[in-house]
Amino acid sequence: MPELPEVEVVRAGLERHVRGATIAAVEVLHERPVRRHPSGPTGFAAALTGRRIEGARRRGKYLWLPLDDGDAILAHLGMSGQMLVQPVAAPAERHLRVRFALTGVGPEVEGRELRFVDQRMFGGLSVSVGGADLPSEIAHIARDPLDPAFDDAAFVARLRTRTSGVKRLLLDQTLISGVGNIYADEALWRTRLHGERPGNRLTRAQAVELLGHAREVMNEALAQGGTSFDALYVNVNGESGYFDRSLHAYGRADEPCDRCGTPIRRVPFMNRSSYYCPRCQPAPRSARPKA
DNA sequence: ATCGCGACCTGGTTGC
DNA sequence: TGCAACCAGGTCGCGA
Repeated sequence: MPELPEVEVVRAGLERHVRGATIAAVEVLHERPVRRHPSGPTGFAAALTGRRIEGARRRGKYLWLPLDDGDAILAHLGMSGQMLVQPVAAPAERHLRVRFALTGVGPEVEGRELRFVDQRMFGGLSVSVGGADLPSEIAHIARDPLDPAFDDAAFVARLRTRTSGVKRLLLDQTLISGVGNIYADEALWRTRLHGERPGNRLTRAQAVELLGHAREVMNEALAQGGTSFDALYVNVNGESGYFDRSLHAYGRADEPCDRCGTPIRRVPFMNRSSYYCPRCQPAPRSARPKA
């Protein structure tokens, strides 16, 4: 599943391969991915045909392509979305949803098209009116920790006013964007914090350390993922290569903790799972079953 | 303002 | 063997 580092790799690939290209035609093969676009597939295609793509930007896991008229294509990859730059003649992918015919000069564009492929269709595309600089649809989303303008002190202060468990807060896009289930668990493991510890029970030092670890984990993943996808075939295939090697908690139920050897525990969390070391990351009193 | 939960999706895997 | 249940999980919208 694409997390922030993978989305950044996709953004960089799009910047390189479709910047400057003009959209000659749009074909929507499944209407669900454009469900957020008010005028549907027809309006989506009409709004984009003839527009030139000026670049590729990102906030958290959202991507957008600024256009020459001040609008933007806003995209989210969801859990299984891919943006592919493919030869026009390449056979359609099994889950091809939207196809953008491109025209332009240079080998990056010639004979190629942009494809949105998404198996589970949690992802989506829409046209953001006037959204070239920052789509209004995502203006409420906080900056992500890899953004140079991310305000560390403000994040720490807000985190420490909240009563929710700190894992839930890490996933709150209005506080910090780009952190998903995997990196939340990894950042908590590194900080030796249990995800159910309330935000307002963290010391300032703990909150600062947690943010630092979240940033660190994502930077490490970006460093590894960035080398393996440097191809014309802009790809995120669900496997960043980082997952298998460097995870200490996520997906490691019953395996020994890399620090203390205690089996990693898996518990249900918001219709998914949390993984943590019960010894390094003891549950707060409030989360322990009453005797 | 904040909190917490269910719905949305598909396909691979697990369990009976 | 067949089929149902489960699992992955980011975001949105809802009621409290």
